[in-house]
Amino acid sequence: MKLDAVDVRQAASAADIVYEALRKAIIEGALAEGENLRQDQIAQMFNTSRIPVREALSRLEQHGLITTQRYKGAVVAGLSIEEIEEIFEFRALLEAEVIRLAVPNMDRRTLELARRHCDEFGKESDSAKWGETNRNFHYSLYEAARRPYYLQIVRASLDRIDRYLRAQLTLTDGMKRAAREHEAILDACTKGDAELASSLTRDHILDAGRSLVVFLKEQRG
Amino acid sequence: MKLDAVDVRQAASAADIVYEALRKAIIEGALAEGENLRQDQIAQMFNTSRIPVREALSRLEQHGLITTQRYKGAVVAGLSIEEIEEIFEFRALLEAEVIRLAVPNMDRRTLELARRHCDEFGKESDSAKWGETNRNFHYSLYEAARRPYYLQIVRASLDRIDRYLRAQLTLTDGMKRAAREHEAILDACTKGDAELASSLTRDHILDAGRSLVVFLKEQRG
DNA sequence: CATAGAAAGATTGGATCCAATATACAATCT
DNA sequence: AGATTGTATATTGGATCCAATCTTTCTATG
Repeated sequence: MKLDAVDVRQAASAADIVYEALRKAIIEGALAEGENLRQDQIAQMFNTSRIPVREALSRLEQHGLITTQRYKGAVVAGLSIEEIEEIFEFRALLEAEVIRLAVPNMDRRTLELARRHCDEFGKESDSAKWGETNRNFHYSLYEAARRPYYLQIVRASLDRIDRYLRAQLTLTDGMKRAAREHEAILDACTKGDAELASSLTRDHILDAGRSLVVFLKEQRG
Repeated sequence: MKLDAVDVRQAASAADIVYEALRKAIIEGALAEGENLRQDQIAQMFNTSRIPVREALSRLEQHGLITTQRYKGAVVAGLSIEEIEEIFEFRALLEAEVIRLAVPNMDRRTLELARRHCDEFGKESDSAKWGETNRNFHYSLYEAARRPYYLQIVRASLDRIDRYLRAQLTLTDGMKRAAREHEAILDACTKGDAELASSLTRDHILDAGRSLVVFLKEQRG
C-alpha cells in the first residue's frame, strides 16, 4: 500500500480559521483601525460559537493587531506615528541582521526563487497584491538565514505595520522605488556581498518608514 | 479628598491571573520542561472553570512557553541547544541596540535605580532570586531607551530562556562574573559611553550563552 | 429644557454541558 | 505469545447558558 498520507492532527481548528481570516483582514486593511469586533457577529460569520472567536481574538491581541478592554470588547489596533517609527527602526535593525546572516547560505534555488518574486513585484499592477509579493520577496531571502526565531519576530513586526506599508507603496513613486531597491538587494545577494545586502535592506526599510511618516503627518495633521 | 485611585477596569481577569502564575512558574523552572498541563487540574487549582485556563494556555503558547497539540493538550516547551543559541544571539543584537539608544536618555534617577539593583544582585545570596534581580538591573537601564516595542520583544525573548539563564548563573563562577560585568556596564552608562555599554552588554549576553551551551552539551550528552 | 438617575438592552467573562479525539486496556485471532 | 481489534476512560474543542458589566434610552425632577 502506498498513498499520500497527511497528518490529520494538523487540521485547522475553528479558532485557527477565525484567527487567520481576521489577521489577513487586518493586515490588508480590510478592517479599518478602530473598528469594533463583536464576538457574536464574527461567530455568526463563521458559523461557529463565540468560544473559538474568543481564542482567535486573544491571539490577535497577543500579536498587537487588536486591543481589548474588559467587558467592552476588541477594536482593530491603530498605531501612533511614534509607534510606527519605532517599528520601522526595529525592522531595519532586525532585517539588516537577518539578511547578513542569510547571504552566506543562499544557494542557486534561493536566488532563483527570489528573482521570480522580485520580477513579479516589478510587474504586478494590482496594488492590492503588492503587500503580498513584497513579503514573498523578502522572506524568500530571509529563509536562508535559518533562524526560525528571528523570522517569527520579523513576521510579527511586519504584520503590525503592513497596512501602513501598503499605503506607502501606493504613494507616488513608492512602488517604483521599492522595485529598484529590491533589484539592488538581490544583486548584492547574488554577488555574495552580505554587508552590502544588509545596508541596502536597512536603507530600504528606513526610507519606506520615512516617506510613510511624512505622508501620515500630512494626513493626520 | 486625595487618594490613590486605580482603574478598576484594569482588575485582572481570571485568565490574567492564571496566565501570570503559569508564566512565572515556567520562567522560574518550577514547572519542568515537558511537563503536562491539564486544563481541569489547573482550573481546580485556581478555583475556576477551564475557560480562563484555556485562554491562559493560548497566551502562553503564543509566547512560546508551552506547546500544544490538538486534543492532546499542552506541555511546557523545551528548547534545543540550537534554539537556545539562536535566542542568545538574538538577545545580544537587540539588547546591545537598546542600551545604545538608552544611554543618552539616562538621568540621575535611572542610574541610581540601576545602582541599587546592581548592588542587590551582587549581594543576593538566594540563587532563586538571581533571575529576578538580574532582570531588574537590565530593565532599569533599558527603560531609558523609551522604546516600548523593543522592550516587549526583549521581555518575550528573555522569558523563553530565563530558566536556562538561571541555571547558568548558578554555575561555578557564573554569578560572580555576571556581577563584574554588570558593574562594567553600569560604569559605561554612568560615563555616558553608549558604544562601550552596548558592546559590554553584547559580550555579557554572548558569554552567558556560550557557557550555558557548554554546560548543556555536557548535561545532555 | 437640561440633567441625574433608573431601567432595559447589548456585550463580554465565566460555568456547565456535549461532541470529537486520544490513550489505555481488555478481548480476540493467528 | 504477539499482534490486532474493540471498548472504556480521560481529555480537549466547541456549544449553550448564566452572571457581570457596559451602553443606551427613558423618565422624573429641578
